[in-house]
Amino acid sequence: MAKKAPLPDSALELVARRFAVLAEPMRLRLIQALFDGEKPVNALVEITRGTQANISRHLQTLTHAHLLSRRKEGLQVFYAIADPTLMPLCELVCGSLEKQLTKQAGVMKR
Amino acid sequence: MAKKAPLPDSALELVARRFAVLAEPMRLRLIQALFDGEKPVNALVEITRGTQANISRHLQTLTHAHLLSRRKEGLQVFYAIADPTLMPLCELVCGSLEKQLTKQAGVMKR
DNA sequence: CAAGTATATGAGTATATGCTCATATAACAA
DNA sequence: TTGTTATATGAGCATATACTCATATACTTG
Repeated sequence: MAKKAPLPDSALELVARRFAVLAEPMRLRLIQALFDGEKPVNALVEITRGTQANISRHLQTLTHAHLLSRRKEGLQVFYAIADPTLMPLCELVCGSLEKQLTKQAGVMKR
Repeated sequence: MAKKAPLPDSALELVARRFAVLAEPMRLRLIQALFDGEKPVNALVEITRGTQANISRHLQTLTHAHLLSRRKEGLQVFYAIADPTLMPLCELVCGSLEKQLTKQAGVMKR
């Protein structure tokens, strides 16, 4: 059994870029809203209480990263989750953070 | 069955922060090197071909995020993976990216 | 104690990116 | 065509952070 070869720098940059796209609270809010199903921009603006311009930019970022899909219907544009790993990814991180916070809370007891 | 309540902003900021910590190629290199087992700083400097100062800062960032553990032994400081979700997290992202690239490659064929 | 080695950190710079405001584009309606 | 609505985008500003150089700290040895 050989050791696994390290990923080349170009691959690491792609991975880093993926993480960077997910590293904004507002984008996480959008993703979370879309876990609930496809929604038009105006609904997302309302749910996240962001400005239309800002939401539009974030949606573009997520779409370019192939995390969301985009569908035009008349005047509206509907976005939806396009990457099936988003949900497990978020759950993994949330689980890790919960465990950390639980452990830290334990320090205060006894 | 009620819909899941959205995470509060404070939680989303924690999640975003976690992703941000992982959004640097150099930090990913360090993590990858440590998947191989605990290592001292000088070994990590050599493996990643970074400067000592920069590596030290990145290790600090990862440790403060509770992703790495730190152990002093004489003059050396050994770092190791402390968060068991790191490996599956990276595998999830790599898998997603591979699938995306494969799909894009398919566009060129036929 | 002084000297040497491994690691950490203060200061400064450069770059990236999130945000806002204003405006542009696109699709539809009258 | 003109007007209206939904979304996208150009420009500019403010902030965060990755990097380097120099230096400080911590530990060991003589």
